Amino acid sequence: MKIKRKIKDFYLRLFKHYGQQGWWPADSRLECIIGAILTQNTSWRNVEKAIINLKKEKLIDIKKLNLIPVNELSNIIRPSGYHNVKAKRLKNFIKFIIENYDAKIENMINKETEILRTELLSINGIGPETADTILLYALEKRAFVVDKYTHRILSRHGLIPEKANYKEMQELILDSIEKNSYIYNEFHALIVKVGKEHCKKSPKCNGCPLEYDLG
DNA sequence: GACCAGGCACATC
DNA sequence: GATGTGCATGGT
Repeated sequence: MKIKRKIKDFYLRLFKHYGQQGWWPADSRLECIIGAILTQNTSWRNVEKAIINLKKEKLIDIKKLNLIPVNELSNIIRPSGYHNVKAKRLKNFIKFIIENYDAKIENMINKETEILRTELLSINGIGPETADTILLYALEKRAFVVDKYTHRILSRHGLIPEKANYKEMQELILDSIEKNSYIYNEFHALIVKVGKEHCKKSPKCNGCPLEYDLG
């Protein structure tokens, strides 16, 4: 099977096996963006604890996040790990949205995706994956999110070189599936789902809904 | 106790 | 431009 056909087949298999994922798990665009930053190199379980803390303090709020001292914020998000750097990163985003979009995330929506992406990448602490996560899941733009699991699945199945970079993987997937934000949304979520079960550092491929046994 | 988790920036060569 | 390192908590 050709590479692109195989990738499309992965999506179909995953969807059939796991069903619709319905991401992102958040009550608002801001909560989604906060989650996107907090989950950098961190298990979602730990992120949830930090978000619960933020909700208790009623801090899912741009103005309040702007006012709270960074060391207090850091303490509240402690369970998410890297809390000192992540508190700064949250503050950096808040400063950006206040200065450029009148403190309203909705004001970003009408702008072109590529321009938004460049703007997001200019914020210290927002890299390619976090930028695409914000575009896709918070702003409902057409952007595909590549992560560690995407790399493992593609490289272990021999669909991309071991040292492929973010953009190479993203373009391969964009060329392989329908250009449709619903599919981008579901495919990434499904990759994380199967990744958590089967694509750890040492793969346990038994029962993996993708077709190959790599053991 | 070791290993790992839905990255990113920065230093150094 | 590639490669290495710090950042940190909590689950298995």
